[in-house]
Amino acid sequence: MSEGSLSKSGASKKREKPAKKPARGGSGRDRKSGDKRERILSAAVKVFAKSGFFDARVSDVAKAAGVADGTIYLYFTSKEHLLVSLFEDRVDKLLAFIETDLAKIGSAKDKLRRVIEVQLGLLEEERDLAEVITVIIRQSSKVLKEFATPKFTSYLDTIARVVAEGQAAGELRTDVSPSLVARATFGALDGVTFTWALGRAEEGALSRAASQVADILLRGLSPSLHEK
Amino acid sequence: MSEGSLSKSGASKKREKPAKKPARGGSGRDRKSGDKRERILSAAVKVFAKSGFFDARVSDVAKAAGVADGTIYLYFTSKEHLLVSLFEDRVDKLLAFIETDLAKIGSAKDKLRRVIEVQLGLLEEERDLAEVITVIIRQSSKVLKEFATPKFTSYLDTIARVVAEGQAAGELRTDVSPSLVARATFGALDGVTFTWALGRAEEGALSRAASQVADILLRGLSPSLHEK
Amino acid sequence: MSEGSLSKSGASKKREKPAKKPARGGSGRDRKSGDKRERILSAAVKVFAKSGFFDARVSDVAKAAGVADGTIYLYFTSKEHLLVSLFEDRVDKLLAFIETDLAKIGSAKDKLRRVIEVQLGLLEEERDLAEVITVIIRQSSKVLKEFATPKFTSYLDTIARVVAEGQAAGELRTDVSPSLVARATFGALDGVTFTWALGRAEEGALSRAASQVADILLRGLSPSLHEK
Amino acid sequence: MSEGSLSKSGASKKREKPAKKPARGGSGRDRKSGDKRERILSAAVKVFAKSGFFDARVSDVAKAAGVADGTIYLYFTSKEHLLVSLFEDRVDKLLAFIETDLAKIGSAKDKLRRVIEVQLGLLEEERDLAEVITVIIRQSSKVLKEFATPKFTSYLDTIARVVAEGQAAGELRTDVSPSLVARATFGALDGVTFTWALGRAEEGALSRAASQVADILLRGLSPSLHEK
DNA sequence: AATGAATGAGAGTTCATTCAT
DNA sequence: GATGAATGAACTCTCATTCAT
Repeated sequence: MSEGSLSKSGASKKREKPAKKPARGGSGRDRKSGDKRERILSAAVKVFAKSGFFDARVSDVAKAAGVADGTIYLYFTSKEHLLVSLFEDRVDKLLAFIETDLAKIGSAKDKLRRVIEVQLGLLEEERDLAEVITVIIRQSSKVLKEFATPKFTSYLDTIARVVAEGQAAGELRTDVSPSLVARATFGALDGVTFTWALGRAEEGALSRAASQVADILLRGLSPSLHEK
Repeated sequence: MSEGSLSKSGASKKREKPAKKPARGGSGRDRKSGDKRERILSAAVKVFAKSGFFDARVSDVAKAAGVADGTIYLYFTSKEHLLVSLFEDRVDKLLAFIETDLAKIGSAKDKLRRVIEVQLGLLEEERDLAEVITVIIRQSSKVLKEFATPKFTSYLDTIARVVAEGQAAGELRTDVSPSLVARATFGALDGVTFTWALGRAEEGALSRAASQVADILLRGLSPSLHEK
Repeated sequence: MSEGSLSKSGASKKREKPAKKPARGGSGRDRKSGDKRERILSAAVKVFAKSGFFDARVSDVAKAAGVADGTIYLYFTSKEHLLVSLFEDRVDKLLAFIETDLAKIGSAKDKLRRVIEVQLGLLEEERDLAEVITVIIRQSSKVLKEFATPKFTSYLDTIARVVAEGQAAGELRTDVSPSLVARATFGALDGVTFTWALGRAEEGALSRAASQVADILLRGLSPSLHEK
Repeated sequence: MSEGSLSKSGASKKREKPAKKPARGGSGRDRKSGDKRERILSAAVKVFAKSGFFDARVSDVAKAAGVADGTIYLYFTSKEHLLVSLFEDRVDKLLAFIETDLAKIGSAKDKLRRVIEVQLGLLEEERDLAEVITVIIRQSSKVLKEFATPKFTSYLDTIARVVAEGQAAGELRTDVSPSLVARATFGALDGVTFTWALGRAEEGALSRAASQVADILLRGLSPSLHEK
């Protein structure tokens, strides 16, 4: 699995207030390189994963990012907005990646297997992010209900659509609701990630899990013998 | 599904400080004075489900329970302990119920189906509790890691054991890890419950979902044709 | 001048949140006497007079009142509300006192003289309050515009009414606007109080000033000779 | 009333740090670059009048002046110094204007009338400045006590001197303290301006008020009949 | 001279918890 | 046991000021 990191990625799309984006010559990319926003987000993933959203103090994130407390508020309007932005920035990339990837694949079964591989594969590379996505995002009622749910719903819809296509093509059993399958599938992956992130988080465990989960799910979704 | 409510149940098992539970003779000029603890727990389920653990104020719980703020501290040592107790009181009952139930059932497949029916069935009856178990419990790092995880692990172990038995008996495919199956199963149920609790929570939806999830999972876990 | 203190007066009329009002037996009126609200208001007069509204910290008021910081928020919703309440509590009493007093007096000229004596006399007894009313109240735009101005306007109206009555009775010149006279009169008193409060605040200075100001004003408002 | 504007006037008298005031030859590719100081002061009058000294942010002033935040600190050492400078720049002009004007006038009565006309006339032309002088200047304890008071005192002294001269010349009654008359006079004008600035600020109202206030005051200060 | 991103001290406010009644 | 007023530690966020560019 080498889809590449979800963080430290290219240009940051949205920024609230500052137009900023300082010079950034070709020289020293090190000290004070300027990508404050990204540094803050990376720090936030670490700090939130460690302490949870509420127990994490904004000043902890600032310290981890190597900026002053107030600097965070130049890029994010509130602590909650920091969490939302984290989600936007990272989950959007995950979702975009998956959708692009699925377009290249023909069969619904292969698509489902790919969803499983990608979701688990990417999160295995970034354990802290996995914890943020599976645990932390549920901590702020506001973020969860107003922000995460819609985005999450659109992800579930993507999966449900694959299932429906597979049913139409005769690849998958038709006696189950695509939307329910999407929710159960996502939940299964989330459950596996969740216990992995909370536990010892063994190397390669998620990738190995991916193939077994896919095996079970695809057999479970295959048409019955006499349906064929 | 009529397993009975998870709340307002019999004796409270653990308590930290108070000797409490006053005389309760025939006298008691203040009837219903004894079930303060239960009233507080019920109120906490409601309030936590509505606001989340951190955004809920202890005084909100007190008001909902019809007791003074300080009274809560006669029964629980802290807000966090209130959450722990909730979990203990309600989840323990859920787990105990399931284990007892499973003992009456022969085949591993039937046991798995029963786990699914019970978990979804019970939570459907108490939406607030469902939200507490799927969402709120992840909000306190301390509760999650120190308390919920072990209990949760034992639940997963119960499921894993059923799977292992089924594999030994030739009922279930042997090329998947029982522990992984347990985690994915739980996750699938949690995912279904989670989206249900966050969404419109239609009447009967979880029960209907149970049978489909069971269908998929059991076919997915069935031995391959040439394995038989 | 012995109209009595404006502070430490009888029952507090309004209170926002707490029903409180503890026992208050006939015994020890000293330590922890319970009238927290009044103690906080008195402390606020002192602290605001000394430092100004913005430079005063809520914790300074708390310390001066001998209560915890948070206690202030049991009686007032915000620092600004504390200032508003001060104004309400003290200025209301001043205004009520003056209006009651005026009712007992016959001629408009005597009434005006009385307004001047009372306003300067009462404030002389409480220099800190004088400073709050002449200076501090202008410091919070919100308090000034939304709250003080209306109350202040009603005071000006009282004075203007006296002037109009005097004009109708032929006691006062009719070629000036009652409302303007009211504003100029109030301003003259405010100006005298203001410089007194900022300066050395000599004993008895305001009372002595009262008579001279009244002399000037009343001669200034007397009808011209051929008007009579 | 056409005494001329108090703002945008000639040379700035005091300045703390900067040598500033760059070359200003015929070249200057950045025309109007030199009046930054004045632009900042004008912006400050507007912003302070609108929000009050404390609620106004330095960055608001900067934005209104069309300069960067930091630029303000090239001309003023602090936010407080900005207020002081405003006062110095504007009030000094008012005082200088009045003193020059008074020199041309013979009788004390005419001088007093002129003071009233000028003070109200000038402020009517610049409502924001009126609000700054009547309200805002009282907001910073430091500015008020250390700076405004002395300057203010010298203004009061000017008026008191006129009164004393009038008393010596037999034009004005001698049974009142010149200093008290000065304070009451200023207060009356301040009170009228204050209510005007806070209220609807009708066109011409202050000028009309001036003549009535003068009428009252001068009759009030006239010698008694048998004093003559 | 001018900029404006960055700083970080400091304030108001909240709320879990205590304890005198 | 029950109460709820009181507590005060700890938090997020603001904004005057600085300084590298």
